[in-house]
Amino acid sequence: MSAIGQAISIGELARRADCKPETVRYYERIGLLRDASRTEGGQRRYGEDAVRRLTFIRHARDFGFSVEAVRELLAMSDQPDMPCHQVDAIAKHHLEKVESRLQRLTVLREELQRMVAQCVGGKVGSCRIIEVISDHQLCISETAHGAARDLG
Amino acid sequence: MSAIGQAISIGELARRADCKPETVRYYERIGLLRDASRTEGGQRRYGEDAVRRLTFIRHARDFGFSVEAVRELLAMSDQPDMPCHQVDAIAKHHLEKVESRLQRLTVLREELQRMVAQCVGGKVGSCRIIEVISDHQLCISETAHGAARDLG
DNA sequence: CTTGAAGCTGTAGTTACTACAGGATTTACA
DNA sequence: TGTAAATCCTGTAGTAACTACAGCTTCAAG
Repeated sequence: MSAIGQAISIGELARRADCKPETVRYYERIGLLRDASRTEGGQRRYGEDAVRRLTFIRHARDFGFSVEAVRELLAMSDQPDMPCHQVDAIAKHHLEKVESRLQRLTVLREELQRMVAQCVGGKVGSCRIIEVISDHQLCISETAHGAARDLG
Repeated sequence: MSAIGQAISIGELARRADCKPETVRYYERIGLLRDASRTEGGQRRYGEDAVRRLTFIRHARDFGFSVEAVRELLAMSDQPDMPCHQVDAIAKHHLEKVESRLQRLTVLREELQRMVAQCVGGKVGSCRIIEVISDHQLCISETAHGAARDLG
């Protein structure tokens, strides 16, 4: 609660949350982090609360939450008396996306494994890899479609 | 082989390869598709070869190959007499990326499942989801780190 | 021959950062 | 106290792979 100890520079903050100063400034610009207090010379100084907040952001991003989702999560965690079904809903929605992504990636892996296995090192003209990409009919499953996209 | 029948409009081409006209123009701009022939009025007209090429591109993208990888694959498939170990190398490299991505996504899914299971619908203040995101120590595995990033 | 759909170019927006350039400040050490 | 290296500042532009206009032209059907 005390306001002393705003002694952390942007570089140190970034190091502690495993990101770069540019990223910190970016988060400030888009409003995920509050404007930091400044030294007389104009450099940012932070406290432990900023470390926690930034760490939260970075972890949420690691989990694959979009910045907008993180913004919602932050807004909610700033109000601890709120019922948490919204948090739950965001996590569930995210889980669903992860699951479908997993499913499609699994098919993709099989397809690639098959491609690589069938390529016996001849000429491109008879290359199974090119062939499979050219003609999706040769795929194991239609599910492979869109495997690596929409990763919001 | 014949050059007759350049009767496909950009909209039709896009529809046939399951993308949008904007995407076709984009691929032309970045050189994945050759410049199309034009009507007197300046509209693009395509033949079946363009359908095949665009379909190839879209499938390769679906498989998660980057545009630059697609460019290489196209260059190779344009030279059928080339030995195909380069194609093989690209596919293998891609397979490796897909596999590590899968591994990390699997961990992420477990983490999210655990989060959702532990959220019993109380107040945000005691929400396990927020807690887990805040404190990565609570994670099952360190591997969860970076789960949804670097999907080039 | 008109009308509505589709096409054209060029530019700007998207996401989540990252990378400068060109200068100011801080800090460590002599 | 002086100075030099490290760090910081702002602002802008770049990245990937499209997507979305605005404002205008062309095409195709009836």
